[in-house]
This record gives sequence, structure tokens and C-alpha cells, in this order.
Amino acid sequence: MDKARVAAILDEIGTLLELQGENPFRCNAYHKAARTLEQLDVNLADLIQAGKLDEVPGIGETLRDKITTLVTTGHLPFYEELKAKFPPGLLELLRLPSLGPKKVKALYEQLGIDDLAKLKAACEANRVASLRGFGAKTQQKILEGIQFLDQTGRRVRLDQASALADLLAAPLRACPGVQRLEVCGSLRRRKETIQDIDILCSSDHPGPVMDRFVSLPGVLQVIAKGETKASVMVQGEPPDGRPIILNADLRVVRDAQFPFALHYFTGSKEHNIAMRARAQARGLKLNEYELAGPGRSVPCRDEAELFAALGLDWIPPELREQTGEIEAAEEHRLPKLVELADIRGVFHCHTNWSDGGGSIEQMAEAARRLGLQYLGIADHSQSLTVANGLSPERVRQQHEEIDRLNARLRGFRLFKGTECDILPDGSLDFDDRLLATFDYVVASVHTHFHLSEKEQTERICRALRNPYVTMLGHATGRLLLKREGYKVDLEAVLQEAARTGTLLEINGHPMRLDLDWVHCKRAKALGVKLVINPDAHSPAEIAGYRYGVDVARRGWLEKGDVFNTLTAAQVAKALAGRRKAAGSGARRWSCHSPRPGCSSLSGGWPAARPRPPNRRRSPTSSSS
DNA sequence: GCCGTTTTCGGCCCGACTGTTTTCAGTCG
Repeated sequence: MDKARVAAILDEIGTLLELQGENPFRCNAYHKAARTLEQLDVNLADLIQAGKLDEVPGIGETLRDKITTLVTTGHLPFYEELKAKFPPGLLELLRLPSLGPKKVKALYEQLGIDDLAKLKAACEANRVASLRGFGAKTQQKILEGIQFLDQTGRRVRLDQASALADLLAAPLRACPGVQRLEVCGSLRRRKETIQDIDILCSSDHPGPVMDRFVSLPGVLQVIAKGETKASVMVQGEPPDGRPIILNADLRVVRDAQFPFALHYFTGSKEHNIAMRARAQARGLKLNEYELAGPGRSVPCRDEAELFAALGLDWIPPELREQTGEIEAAEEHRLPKLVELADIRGVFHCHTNWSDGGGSIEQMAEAARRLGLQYLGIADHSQSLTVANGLSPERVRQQHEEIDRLNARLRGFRLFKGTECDILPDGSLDFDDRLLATFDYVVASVHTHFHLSEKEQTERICRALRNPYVTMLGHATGRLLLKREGYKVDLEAVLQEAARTGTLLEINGHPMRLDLDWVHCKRAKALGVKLVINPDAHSPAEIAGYRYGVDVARRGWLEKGDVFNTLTAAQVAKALAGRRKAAGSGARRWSCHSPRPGCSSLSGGWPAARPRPPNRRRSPTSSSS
């Protein structure tokens, strides 16, 4: 059983124990262990094999044994017995706002309600309001919550939430008396999907900004409104035109409290708990209002001073996941994270030659307007007929057009690429002679998602061994909130990428954001270089690489870890060297030395070990 | 269920808000 599934089961155990009325700290231990496993950047089975699972913080003897049983046998009698005690629909009830384990338990025990349909019927028959601890308002909230769940799955994509948050924040900033205002929470940490928008502002007169907040356009319902805290349900229309509904919270504090509140409401929860513990170890108390000890308060003008007061460098919000950032900040070894402005070009872009919406020239103009120096054109390959994949003949025609454009464009460079399909057996959709005519090759899986993990992993690893493959596109094929990725042993893929010196793509398309930040961290540890691409299918989508930069930052990546922070000249040289080496059978990046300030690998970059020439030809590939 | 400069038992972050209650439990972040 894989890590993600184990984590999901532990989380569910925690919730079931809550429903059973167990000690909340025992329940929390399961939730915490689930989070820890999700963020673990090493292979779980390897950890068990090495007998080191209980060295992971938060995993003791009991959890070690349960996790080991799950991973090795695929079952856990404890979980199955616990689950059998409750009807399956009960967990669904917990997704409703204002319903926690205690209320769900009461509904089940007193009214026999064990799914959303029964709950809705009971509310409509006015049977819920009369229960002890419930009332007319709770009943109404439950009904509204059910309606809300029907409309949305509660989480939305980062780009959608960002757009909505900007719309909410702008008018609040302009409110009289507002001193500082920031969007906090998972949006500030740039998580891939978002459940709530948290807005924090400082003001000596909270009234006007609170009133403005609950009357903003798009507010469907005011869930709560006190003197300094309000919560609303708000509808927005992000750029893609599909309406989304989200919870948005506003907190107002005094300006002197702002840095503490900003830190507190940015999270993550685990990071905050560790910071509180750190304060406590120094005889201080840290909460959303202050850092204080007996009889004294430690004033801080901003977050940097707050971190400094606890002996830490300022930790960028993206790193605040309690995965070692506090220790790194203490030892002054936090990474200097890659920034949006470091990206000088992108490689994975489609044009109207395949399934894109813009011409090559329009794409180049859009890239240039974004301040990029170069753009790689990587249209689909021949077998992806549904996306109008290019035949070898059309590839040659496209190359002629790119040559013509390059002769005309001043101070901007187009690179010839392809997003070449990885066929089910791991061979590529174009033969090596044709592949050799591109500046670079993005190899991607677009079909046969159903293969077993072993087959899929072998398929991808075989593709990476093709010396003409420059980078692996969207490594898991996931579509956020829509489709799970295919089953693949990413650790094996990362190891193969390290061995072959293949770049790994961080797909910045906000619907994908693939690789996950956890795997970025692991890739870096293995010495794999990454490349941030927009997977753009229109000129407007090129800018989407910014979300890939967010993922890279969450994955602790620095400028030197990301291939497309190189200049056009450096990229041209690196790609040419790589192609030449591929032709001679020993692929190796030959390029400049890393720039000062970049984290570097040994020698040029990326440093691949030489490997045997590719002796295979794709059985299904066409000749050129 | 975990953990230990509070160390093998007892603490585990804690404050705002709501709704139901009549002083507080439950939920949320």
C-alpha cells in the first residue's frame, strides 16, 4: 500500500475515534501522523525495511506497528473493526460547516441520521432543531451547508482562489482606517488547492472594514460577524469563467499586533505549534497578538523581527510546513528561494500547429511581453491525433517556420522542441533520427493511464533512458481536484532522472501543478535539476509558470536548481552539448559552471553519469 | 498516541465566535 493511501487511512482513523468520543489527543496523534506521512520525502517501504519508521517525529511504537501492517499486508484489522462500527455516510456529514464529531454523534445516536440525504430530510421535517445542543439556526446552517456541498467540492485551485482573494482585498485596503492588510493562510503559503481565504488587516477602528467586508460584491451569506472577526461565503468568477464559492474570513487587529497575527494566520498549524513551543522554551508566550514573557512584552514591527526575537532568520511563508524550516532558520541555512523574475524562458508550450490556440509568433510575442528571453515550442507528437499531433513532415515544416522567425526576432530566441508521447512500452513516438533534429525533447505520458505501477514506472524510466529526452513532462498526470495521477513509483523515476541527467518538469499549469512540492525536495536531494513550464495552450497561459514557481519555492528550490533560470545563450549551449553527447551515445550536460550564489552540482549542470547508447528503436515510431 | 531540560505520567496551542443556554459546549482555524 502506498504512502498516500496509508496517510488517508490514518486520518480516517483519527476521525472515527473522534466520533467514538475518544481522547482528542489520541485522535490528533493519528491526524498528525497522516500529515507527516504525506510530507515524507523518502520511500515509506524503505523506511520500514530499515527499521527507522519510529524515528519519524510523531510516530511511536503503536503507530509504527499499524503503519507497518498497512504497508506490508495492505490491511489493518484495527481500522476495519473501527470502520465497521459506523455507517459509511457518517464521515460525509463532517464536511458540513458547523458540524463536528460531537454533533454528528448526537445526530446518529438520537435520530439515526447516517448520511446527507437523511440529514437533509430531518432538517426539512424540523426534527434537528429540537435536539439538545441544536436549534433553528443550526438546522438552517446545515441545510445551507448541504446546498453548498452540492455546488462545490469545497477546495478550489490556487489560481482561482488567488483571483478571488485579490478582488476581496482591494476594496478593503482602500477602507478608511486600514493600516496594513495581507492575504494569509494557505494562499500566502501558495498551496496547490485552497479551502478558505484568510484576510488579516490592522486598524484602530475595525467597524468600517468589517461592515465593508460582509457587504462586498459576491458575498452570498454572512456566516459570522463579531467585532474583530467575520466569516462569509463568497462567490467569484475566476479568469476561466467557472464560478467558485469559497469561505472567506477577515480578522482585524491593532497595528502593533499585526506581525504576530500575520504569522499566526499564515500557518501552517504544525509550524505554529513548533514556534509556540520554541517561544515557551525561552520563557515566552506566542499567540496571534503578542510575544510576551512574565511582566514583559517583546515588540516586533514586522515578521522578520518576530523570527529574530526567537533566534531565527525570516522564513518565507512557502516553507512554513514544519519540515525542517525552523532548524534551517536557526542555523542560517535557509535556501535563497527561486523567484519569478529568475525565470528567463519556458519550454513546454503548444501552438495552433497542434492543440494550442495561438500561432508561434503570437506565443513569442506574449512571452516577450512577460519579459522572457526565449520560448520553447513543444507541440504534440504524431500519435496524439486527438490533439492534432505533428507528423515528421509537419515537424520539418514547423522547424522551417521557427528558423524564419528566429531570423526576424531581435533579442528573443525560439527553441525547437516537441512534447513527444511516451508510448505504452516506454519507447518514444518519434524515432531517434527525428528526435535529433529538435533542440530539446519533453517526454510525456498522455495515454494508458491504467497500467500497473510497475508497468508505468518501467515505461517512464525506459523513456528517460532515451538519450534525446531532455525533460520529463507532467510526471504523474494528475488534474487537481479532478483526476488522480497514474500509479507510478516516483522515487524510481527520480532515481532514473538523476542517473540519466534528465530534467524534471514542474508543470505550472494551475490545473496540474505536477510535480508536487514534496517531490521537488526529493529531486533536489538526489541532484535532479528541474524545469518550470507553463504547459501553455494559448498566449495568455504562458504566464501560468508563476504557479510552477510557487511549487518550486515550496520545494525549497533555489535559482541554481532550475534549468530555465539560465540565459538564452546558456540554454542554447547546454542543449547543443546535450544533443551532441546523445548522438555519440554518452549523454552529459556540458555547459558553463554554475553562477555564484546558485546551489550547484559538481561540475557543469546537470551532471549525468555516462550511460550505454540507446540500442532500441521504437516499434511503432515512423521513419523520418 | 506521543513525548521527555516538565522525562514513564501528565500535558498536549488557544482564542473568537455562535448558538443554545442561563454559564458554556462545540466548532473552527
